[in-house]
Amino acid sequence: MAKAGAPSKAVANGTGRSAVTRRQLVDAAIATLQLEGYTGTSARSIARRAGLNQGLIFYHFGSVANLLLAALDSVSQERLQRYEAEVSGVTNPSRLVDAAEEIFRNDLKAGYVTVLVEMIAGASSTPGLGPEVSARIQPWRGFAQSAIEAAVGDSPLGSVLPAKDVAHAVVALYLGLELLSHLDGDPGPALALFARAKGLAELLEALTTPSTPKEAP
Amino acid sequence: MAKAGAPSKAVANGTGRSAVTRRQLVDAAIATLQLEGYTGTSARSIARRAGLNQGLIFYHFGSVANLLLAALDSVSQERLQRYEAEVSGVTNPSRLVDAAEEIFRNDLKAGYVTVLVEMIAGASSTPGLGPEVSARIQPWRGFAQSAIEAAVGDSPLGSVLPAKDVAHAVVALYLGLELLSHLDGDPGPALALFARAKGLAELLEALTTPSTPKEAP
DNA sequence: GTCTATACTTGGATAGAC
DNA sequence: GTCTATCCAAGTATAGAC
Repeated sequence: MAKAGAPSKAVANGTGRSAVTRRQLVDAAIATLQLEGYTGTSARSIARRAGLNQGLIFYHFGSVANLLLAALDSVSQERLQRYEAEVSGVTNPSRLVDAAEEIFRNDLKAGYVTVLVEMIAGASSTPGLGPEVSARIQPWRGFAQSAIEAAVGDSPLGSVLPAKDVAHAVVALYLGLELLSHLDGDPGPALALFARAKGLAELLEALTTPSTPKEAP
Repeated sequence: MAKAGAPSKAVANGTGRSAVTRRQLVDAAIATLQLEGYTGTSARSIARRAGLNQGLIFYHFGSVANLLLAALDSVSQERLQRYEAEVSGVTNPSRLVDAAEEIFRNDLKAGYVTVLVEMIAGASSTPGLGPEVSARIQPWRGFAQSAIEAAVGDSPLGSVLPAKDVAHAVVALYLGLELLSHLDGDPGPALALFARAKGLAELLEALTTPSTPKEAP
């Protein structure tokens, strides 16, 4: 039925020529978003970085916006997968704060969140992009909510501060801290905050499990 | 010494022709940033909205980036002045949360923070813009810190959570919530958060002033 | 001093070559 | 199916008109 050589429909991976070109364009798009911001990310700047003709973007992705969404998907999937493994098994607040700090440091160094932040900001300019980006943030809200529920358990805190609301705040705070750290070129204030959160989490643990005081040395 | 008709050096206000044109361009720049985002904000799009020739931007401001910084200054000064009046005299946490929510609602409706967020995001693309934007956020950190110190006083909470660190978090959270509210076109989750914060603040007040329990009805 | 017409550069998208 | 050469719109900036 299919002609010999007809490309598989597989979008993510593959070894065919098309797949290789697509991968190169996606990688170049990620790097360009990180280094030049949304406004500096054009078909030409991406193609230049990839060493390819800019027309290929329109052949393989239809538009620059579509390529950027593919880039966001690529980064998002990779991160979500890794981080879910990292926080699985975390069942107390202070270790969750540790994990969160580790994630923040890693994201900042690798520039992962920059891609997301630039896309969010760019959504104001590119018609139709908003809902697409919004949908790609949804999994992160769910991830944060699950992690918080697992770490806090069913303590009374959950009733005054529902995990769902806190998860929204955490995602927002995370984006804001990244925004400011990147702008100032100084992650110091953000990292100081994680230290404070750690202290607070330990205090919380001491309060919620008063029947298990510190072991004697 | 000066020729008759030599324009005053006053940048902010004035009734001369130059001042009027500048004002129109600043206002159009604000509106364009809000409605079309950083990428959609070009000399042409601003001038079109103002009904002026785009060359005027370069005559009066030297570059598009300079006009955008003037727009940011205009919005920032107006907001800071108004909000400082609003929180002056607030000396307890729950009323500070009320004020913060009012500010958030107002900002969201008027699109004030959008201007700032777009400029932050755009700073990645435009060389030299980062430090300028960063400097214009500084007053807001100070504003938040003062408000928190005034509301929390010298309670023991201040030692585990210093006002300076909290202020940084508040600014970041504020930007993040604005980012998400705007993206989703739904301020619901953010507003729900203010309600939770209010509950928490009231709880805090009850704990820190246990000698003054609720009056009997 | 103020503004407009024009020059030149970069961007998105496609018709047509391989 | 894959890619390149080319088209036209939109961007910044300025030389010159008023």
